[in-house]
Amino acid sequence: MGTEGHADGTVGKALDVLDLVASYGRPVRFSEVLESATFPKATLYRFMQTLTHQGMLTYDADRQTYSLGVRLVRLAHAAWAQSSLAPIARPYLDTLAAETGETVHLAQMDQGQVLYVDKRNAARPVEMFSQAGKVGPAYCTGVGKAMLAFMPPEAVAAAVARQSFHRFTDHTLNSPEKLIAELSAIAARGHAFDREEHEPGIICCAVPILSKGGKVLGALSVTSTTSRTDLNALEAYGPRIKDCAARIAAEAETWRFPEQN
Amino acid sequence: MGTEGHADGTVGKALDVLDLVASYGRPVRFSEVLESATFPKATLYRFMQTLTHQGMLTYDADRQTYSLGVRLVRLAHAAWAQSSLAPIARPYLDTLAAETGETVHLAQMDQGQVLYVDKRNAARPVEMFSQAGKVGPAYCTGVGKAMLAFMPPEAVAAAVARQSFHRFTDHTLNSPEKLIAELSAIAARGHAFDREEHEPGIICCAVPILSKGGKVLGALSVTSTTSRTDLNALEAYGPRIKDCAARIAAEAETWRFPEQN
DNA sequence: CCTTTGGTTCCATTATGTGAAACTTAGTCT
DNA sequence: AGACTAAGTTTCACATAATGGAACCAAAGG
Repeated sequence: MGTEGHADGTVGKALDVLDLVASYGRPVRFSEVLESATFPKATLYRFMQTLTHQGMLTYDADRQTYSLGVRLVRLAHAAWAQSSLAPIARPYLDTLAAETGETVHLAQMDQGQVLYVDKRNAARPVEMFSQAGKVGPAYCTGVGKAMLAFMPPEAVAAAVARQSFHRFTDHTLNSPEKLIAELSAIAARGHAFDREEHEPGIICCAVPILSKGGKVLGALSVTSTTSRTDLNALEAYGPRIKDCAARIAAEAETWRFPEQN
Repeated sequence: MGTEGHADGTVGKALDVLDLVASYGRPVRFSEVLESATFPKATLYRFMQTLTHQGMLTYDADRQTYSLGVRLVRLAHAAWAQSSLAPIARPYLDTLAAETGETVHLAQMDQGQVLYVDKRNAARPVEMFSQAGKVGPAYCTGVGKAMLAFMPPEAVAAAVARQSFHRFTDHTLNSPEKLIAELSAIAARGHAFDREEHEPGIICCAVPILSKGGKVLGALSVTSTTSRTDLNALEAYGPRIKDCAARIAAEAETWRFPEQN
């Protein structure tokens, strides 16, 4: 999660600072940020002043720490409601979770990473920001591979270049070559598996959500554990998941003016 | 929701553009944004390019529309997890909701508005971004008044100046004077009521969450309907809510390094 | 009282953002 | 077709706004 290169323009740099603060996962001192930032002191200081003034950061005067501001939460609410598939997909996730009795994920691709946008869990029903908004690696998750398999070559290349290929388990695809090979199999088959590639004992079957024009909008997955079921059983859900994905895509296609509240 | 004046610096302007896009609540055309923006065409265009490139906006080439980008969702996840009271308050909300059987809200103040950060609803358990992240008026909600009553005078003045004082119901406090009067009563009493001031039939009892230094961190409320209960019954929960608020504040005080996941 | 560490302000230099206007589509009407 | 219009994109001389080294200030700590 360290950050990367191409900061274009002043706003780009300012947003990098936001990411930086976010990466700590806790309130941070100015000097801490300074260490991991590439900006000189005065410049960083000014950015953080501005961001604080704008409500993108919060400054705790007592502790002298900065955290991400609440304005982000407000904007994210709007983002979730308007830009993502989530509002459309909601009822489909509900039924899919109910029918399968398994955990269901809705994800989108963000900068080469998988971003979980919504989730249904039969066991523990209530999950909020603590779940939605999470990111995960693309190369070793079902949803990640499902999306990659249907993306245009140059986008795949860009995404692959961003993967760490860290070997989480014995089954992790730990090289671009292995991943690419798997992607074509997925493209042919229409759905992807996670064969305990990210966490031992966790398996899933994932399907991309494709627009009419073939563009990848997101992905849908049903997750379970090896102790409860196996890949064959999950694959049996495949058609059901694909159906959901198709319906969501169809609705997204005609979508224009979401209800206000 | 229109936006206000003082945009400082380039990043401030860029963020205004974000707000602008957010305010539509749906994907927007470039020309639409142009109309309601104060920037000249070329400038706005460049901003939207940059923001899109940065993942703060998403551009749908087919429809030629912009929406808020997923990067916001990721940042908000971090914001929620690190900066707000939410992670700490979670278990307390759970028990409070279970004990009372009513809806429980956790809110913070953001630019003179109430921002709901978390929620528990006995009846309909699953609510995600669609609820958390919502904003509401401060002058006619229990949590809003509870926070205002304990804020320093100049902050109150600034917040009051931002209130619309729209008369939602017959009980709405529709002037600064009435509000100010109510605030001192609340400060003396230690908790605030919503007497159907925002929505008919909806009542609540709210309590501020105060740091050791007396700073307002947020507010906690128990909400119900006139058909099910009344203010006296809600007030009986008062001590219970205050206890929760105190515990949350105490934990927030010592809080430094939240667990990673 | 002197030193160190962390935070804030100055200000000459220059890079960056600015925006009117020109240009390039992509529709629409006759 | 061709002529018109509206929406989106690029250009470029200009001025504003960001830059960052260095000086400054305030608290801790010795």
